[in-house]
Amino acid sequence: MPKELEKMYNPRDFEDRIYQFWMDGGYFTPTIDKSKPMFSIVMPPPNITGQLHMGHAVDNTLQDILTRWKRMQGYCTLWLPGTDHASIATEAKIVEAMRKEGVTKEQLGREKFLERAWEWKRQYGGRIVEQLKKLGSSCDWTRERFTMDEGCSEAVQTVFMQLYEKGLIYRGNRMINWCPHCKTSISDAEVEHETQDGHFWHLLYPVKETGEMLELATTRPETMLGDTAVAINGEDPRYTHLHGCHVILPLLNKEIPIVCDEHADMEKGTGVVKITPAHDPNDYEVGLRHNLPMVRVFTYDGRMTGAADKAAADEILASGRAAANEPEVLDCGKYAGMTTKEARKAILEDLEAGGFLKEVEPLQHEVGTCYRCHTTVEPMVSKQWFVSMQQLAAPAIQAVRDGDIRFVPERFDKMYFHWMENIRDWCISRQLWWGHRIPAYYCDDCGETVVSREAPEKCPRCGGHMTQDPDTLDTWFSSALWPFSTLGWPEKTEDLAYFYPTSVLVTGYDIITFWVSRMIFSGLEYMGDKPFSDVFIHGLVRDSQGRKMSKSLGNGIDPLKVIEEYGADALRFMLANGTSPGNDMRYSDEKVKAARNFANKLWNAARFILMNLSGEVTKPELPETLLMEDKWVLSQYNDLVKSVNENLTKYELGVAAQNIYDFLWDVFCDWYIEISKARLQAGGETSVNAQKVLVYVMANTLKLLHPFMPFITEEIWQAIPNDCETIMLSSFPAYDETLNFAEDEREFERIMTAIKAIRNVRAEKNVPPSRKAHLTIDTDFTDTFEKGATFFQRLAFAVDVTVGQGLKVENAVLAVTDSAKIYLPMGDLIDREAELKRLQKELEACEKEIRITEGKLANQEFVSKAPERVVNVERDKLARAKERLAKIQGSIREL
RNA sequence: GGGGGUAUAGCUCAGCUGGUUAGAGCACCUGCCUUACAAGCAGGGGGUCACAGGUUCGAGUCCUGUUGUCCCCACCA
Repeated sequence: MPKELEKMYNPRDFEDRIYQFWMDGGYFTPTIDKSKPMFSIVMPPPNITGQLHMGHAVDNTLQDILTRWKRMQGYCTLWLPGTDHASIATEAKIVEAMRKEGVTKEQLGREKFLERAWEWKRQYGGRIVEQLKKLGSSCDWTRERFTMDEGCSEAVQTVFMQLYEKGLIYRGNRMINWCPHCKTSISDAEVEHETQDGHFWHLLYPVKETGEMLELATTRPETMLGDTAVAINGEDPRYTHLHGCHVILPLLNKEIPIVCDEHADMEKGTGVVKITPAHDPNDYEVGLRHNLPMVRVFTYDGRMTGAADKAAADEILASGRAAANEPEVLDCGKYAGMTTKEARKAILEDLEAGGFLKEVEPLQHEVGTCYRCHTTVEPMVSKQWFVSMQQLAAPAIQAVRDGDIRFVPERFDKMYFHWMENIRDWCISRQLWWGHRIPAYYCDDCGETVVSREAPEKCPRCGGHMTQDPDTLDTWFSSALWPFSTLGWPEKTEDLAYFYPTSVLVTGYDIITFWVSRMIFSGLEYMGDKPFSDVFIHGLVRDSQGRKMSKSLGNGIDPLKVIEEYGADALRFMLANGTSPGNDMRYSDEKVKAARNFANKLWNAARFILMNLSGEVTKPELPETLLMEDKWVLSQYNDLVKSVNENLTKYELGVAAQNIYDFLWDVFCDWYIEISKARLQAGGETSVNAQKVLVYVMANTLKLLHPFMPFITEEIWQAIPNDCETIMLSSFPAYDETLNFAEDEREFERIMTAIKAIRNVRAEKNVPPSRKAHLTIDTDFTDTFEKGATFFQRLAFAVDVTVGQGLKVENAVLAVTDSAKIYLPMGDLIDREAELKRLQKELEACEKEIRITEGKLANQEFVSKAPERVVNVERDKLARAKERLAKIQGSIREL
């Protein structure tokens, strides 16, 4: 490590080197120590298909801040990283790549396809991991996991079998969401609703018994071939004469019943609804209630069913192996093979020709789409595996209600409760190959189901051959186990015993339903304990115009490019500073630049200190004698420590970052460093003492900043006198009562106020800094001002300073504070009229303040009801204002 | 249809449990290359804290309503 800092702050010079230094030191890997408090985080695993985007950058920055902070506080700290196999996304990528080569999945076969997928994982799966390192993430890479590695797969199998044995996993025909593009079922959580322009087609179905035409409306006329009933509300007076009647389904000339069902809303439209049990979730329920046949008319790749589809289904139905609710399949005849879109057109034309189409009405409606490919999902009755949710949800709701698990910010528990309380059974089977294969086997002969880790040799019932279910599990099924599968479950490992439950989960609000809720019920069910105590939710990073960053818009900002240009520290600081939990933020180059400038400021402050060290300071340590300004800066620093710790505890990372920024820039650099210059130049003991304070405050503030900006703080730490091989393992500052110097702070602030007043007057008169003045300070605080006299030379452009009580200088510009009157004799600049005007203005401002304050204090209710502290502040303010008023009045008289 | 966020300076946002004259960065204006930093220093202008009520000694902050905006959830044919 270099002992000297380069002239320019250039993060590219050292960020990679420092990361390597940490890796070589093994600092990210905790040693389990039961005597220490524990802190653990499992990283939300990024998809192996992913490239680092801003979402990962915030998520991991926040986790790293918490991790580094706790580690420095002496916790045994684990941040466990890993990646997710992302079945749909990955499979889609590979299928797409194969399409370009002209190969389909089916042609390649399952085994070869999986080989290819694993090869793909080997090649690209590590990419995002490397990118996370660029960000400075202090994860324990020795514990890195993958959702499809051996251990995680073992956990998945175990859970599946346990739930099956408990009867909480079942297989059956249910209404599910089908994505015709991804060609798989998806869960309710994976459906996104989009508003689309559509139409309302008013159809006429003739009633068999009365010959009248019954009007009903639909947004999906192509489903009419699958209609098996028409529903009216039993209470509807318009249709009482139709109870028990039938309609003739147009085009098919098929007789279907009119049923009475609450689903038909009298208030809406004509109060008549067509019922397609196989292709609409509502109609499915109606179908069950009225025992209606289910007729499927769509294939799984989004076309109308034909003769072959019907034959295949009939065979299953005839075999006696069909499960309950097995739908029939219609041969759609002339429509067979058409896409649903083509079929809609053809069917509407035929309906119109037959006089069955009454009118067409434009309509905006919500359409469910696949969250991966945004294809409109097709509700279908299909045989799938489900997790029965009712029983699992109850304790998961309770844990949050009891405060055992806490959302930060709290408001997100509403979202969680709403989801959990209205949860439906979770469809977990996917018609994909890349993922955990379902450990279920079916007998080819008798249809017997066996769930087992090992493939059974033959059917336990009839001895027939058994075939494994071709489907895989929902990606989120394995993600749900992440907090404990990564720690070794189902084995009873030391890691699991020590690090579970984890301390906090850091994630965006967009996956609370997908992931957070499922980890909670999974943890409670399999571990018997919550997976984490706190859920720290952050917002999304939007572009500078507030739009969501997306591939299709092309407005995504590549964090790696930002790191390359400004450094990881700048990016991290930008992401943490000035943000509040759960709220979205906008990315802007200006903000990164501001953060980079801050880093540069710090860099230069460090360089300044280094170039002024005379060799006596070997570690951060305070001198025995502290001057007023030393106590002032230490007091301010101590307040900072308190605030940073408090805010980190509350997950107010943005406030903590802002506080450090303000202290370093405004307090340390702008005042303390400036003031120390005289002492440093003077040399001797006072210089060494100043060096000690500079090093002490710098070293400790670096520690406070380290979780936010790990690289620059380490680089500087290595260069200045320090007491630990890495800042990462140094101890995080804690509030120190002995550094509380309230009286000295007040004293020094008198000087600051005076300096500001002088600068003000000079700026107003446009006096260049090169023009120095002899200052005369009339004050009752002669001690204070004598101690601080030298400060005025550098900070207030004084040649020399005379301090005394009742001093007076003719022909001078005046700067007035509540504790001093300062004369700046600069003959030619004195314009009596202008001076008078300026002082008059100050007088008025001062009088106004006195009026307001006196008004407050005259209010009996205020004095009696407000806390004493608040009243005292007002009294103090009034006293100071009066002092200042007197001085201004005196000055005006002198003129 | 249900629920939630948010509204503060020209722009982007802080302002935690109510308590000085509402802050920061950027932008703008003025003056400075003051030997750490022009990625800097000093100073300045700019806000009826969306609107209307209410609670309180005191409201940007709490309550109610209105409006704008963003999001989540939902089976409306």
